[in-house]
Amino acid sequence: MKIATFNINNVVSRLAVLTAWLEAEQPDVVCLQELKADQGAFPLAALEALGYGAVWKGQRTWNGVAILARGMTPVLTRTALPGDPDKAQARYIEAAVNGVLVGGLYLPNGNPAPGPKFDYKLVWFEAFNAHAQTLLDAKVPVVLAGDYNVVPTEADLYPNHSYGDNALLRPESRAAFQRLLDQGWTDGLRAIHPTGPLWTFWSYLRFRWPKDKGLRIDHLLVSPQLTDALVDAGVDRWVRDLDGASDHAPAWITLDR
DNA sequence: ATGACTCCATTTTGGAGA
Repeated sequence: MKIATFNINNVVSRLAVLTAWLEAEQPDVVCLQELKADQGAFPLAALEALGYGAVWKGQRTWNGVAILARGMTPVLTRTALPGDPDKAQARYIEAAVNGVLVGGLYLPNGNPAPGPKFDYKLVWFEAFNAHAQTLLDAKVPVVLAGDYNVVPTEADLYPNHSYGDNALLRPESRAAFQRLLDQGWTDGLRAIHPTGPLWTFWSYLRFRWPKDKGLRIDHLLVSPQLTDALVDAGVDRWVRDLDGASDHAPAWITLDR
């Protein structure tokens, strides 16, 4: 069972990129972020033609999250994060697929920091961590996949960077992510690849992709019920090279179940 | 370097992303 997360950065204008990737890699479950599309503008028919069912929470212009499943429609359990301070922002969706509960998230970017956007990021993070703990307490198989907008360690971005105290690197952001891991979640990509670059994002600016100067901010966390089933993980870097690419590439894990 | 890319809406500038 291959589960992926992909910040598509507009699901309508980048439908050809999404289609090319789905056809080539055939992931079983996909969490999408930054749909940037109204609820009614989601390209369900095109995805169904590829064999995917979907549930989604749309929002015009910004945010928006979806969960796709190959050969079935995910069983929707939530379209909002409990305790989200701003209900208008579509940043969390949750659904069951083949006995695995999948949470798809688009954590607030938080820039500029400090400021109200950074405050919102930290409040959202705490609400998310609280919900993650309730999921752990349920002792069911869970994957939390999405754009966390956190670079966990200095090994998770290119050397000699100039990100300074960017909200993605701030100690408060990293500490919140570490508290999440400390609940008992396993970082799927790092568990399979303990060292080395695992970039999932390359800015459009300054030739970051041709220079391979990236960041790792898209993560898949697995609950203890699934750690033994985790057999592979990776980043589909080729998708970042397509014409009209998102600035993110899909990240994925494979579970033996 | 409030630079550069990319897209969109409150459109012909500016906001957001990270």
